Amino acid sequence: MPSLDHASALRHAGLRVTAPRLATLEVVSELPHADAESVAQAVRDRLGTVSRQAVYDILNALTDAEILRRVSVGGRSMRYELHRHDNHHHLVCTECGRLEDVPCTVGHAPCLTPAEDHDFEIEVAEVVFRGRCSRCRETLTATAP
Amino acid sequence: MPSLDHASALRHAGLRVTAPRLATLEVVSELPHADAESVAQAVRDRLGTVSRQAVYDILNALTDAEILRRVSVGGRSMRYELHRHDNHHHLVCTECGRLEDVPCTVGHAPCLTPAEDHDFEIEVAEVVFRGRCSRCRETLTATAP
DNA sequence: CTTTTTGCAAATGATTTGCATTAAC
DNA sequence: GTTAATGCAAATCATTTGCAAAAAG
Repeated sequence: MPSLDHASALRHAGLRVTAPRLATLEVVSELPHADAESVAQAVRDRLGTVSRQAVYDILNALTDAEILRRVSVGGRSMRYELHRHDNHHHLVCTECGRLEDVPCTVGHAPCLTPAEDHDFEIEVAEVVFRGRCSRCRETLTATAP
Repeated sequence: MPSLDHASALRHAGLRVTAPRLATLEVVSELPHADAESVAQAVRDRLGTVSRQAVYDILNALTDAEILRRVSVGGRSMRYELHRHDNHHHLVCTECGRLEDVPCTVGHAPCLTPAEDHDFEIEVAEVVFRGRCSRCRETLTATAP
């Protein structure tokens, strides 16, 4: 019963427990890296009518509460995933847009200490690796030899 | 005379040398990390009327030619900088949006070798450090002690 | 002169805003 | 009963598209 965990996460953050929020959390758990519109669709599949704006509001509220994490992979739309505090990064396929998680770079978060910090108080480091996934490499070599 | 260098960069890439393109290159040199609309404004300041679409087209063409680099720092709009082949990264202020360059993380590009590559053929690693710049830290402690 | 660039206008897609209604607490 | 969440409609912002006119080579 994942909804119980989700409900308590919401309550713990001082947020009200509503069906659209629980559904959003379930959807994001099951489809990590979905964009807002995909989340909205999947939420509607479960609950019937849920407005796009409600979903945006939910995603924002949950992101602010650090229940979700917004990840910007370069495309126009933001993607969402559960906020685990594991400082993982992302691998993005430059052809098909496939997005996968990678554990933090070299074990002990070296990405958190840049050579120069320009007097910034650094909170997080986000790393995006771009390349071509195996599937796209195969398709390309198969169709254009 | 920076326009001479820009002109040859364009020619070298097989692109025609036009006033809007030269102006765009000058603008991006002087205002690194500007977004498309800021570039368009600055180009218009130099040349008079230049359409927004022309600027988008120029930015795309120059990015494809690897004369410019598009950097996605998480906001809605893309930023542009001259494409130097130095694999540097970015520091973004979470409050004011200030954006600065940082030389590649720990010297020898460790960011190019993730712990797991999920069978991706990795081409680049982009690192975005988020935090608060000194200016914002000062303002905050001064106004909200 | 041929092809690439630019201007113009309008479309698209993601996200936000404002306000009335509804549901959680 | 209050206050926070949602629905609805319309706005905004970044970016793209399609086609005709202008300019570069």
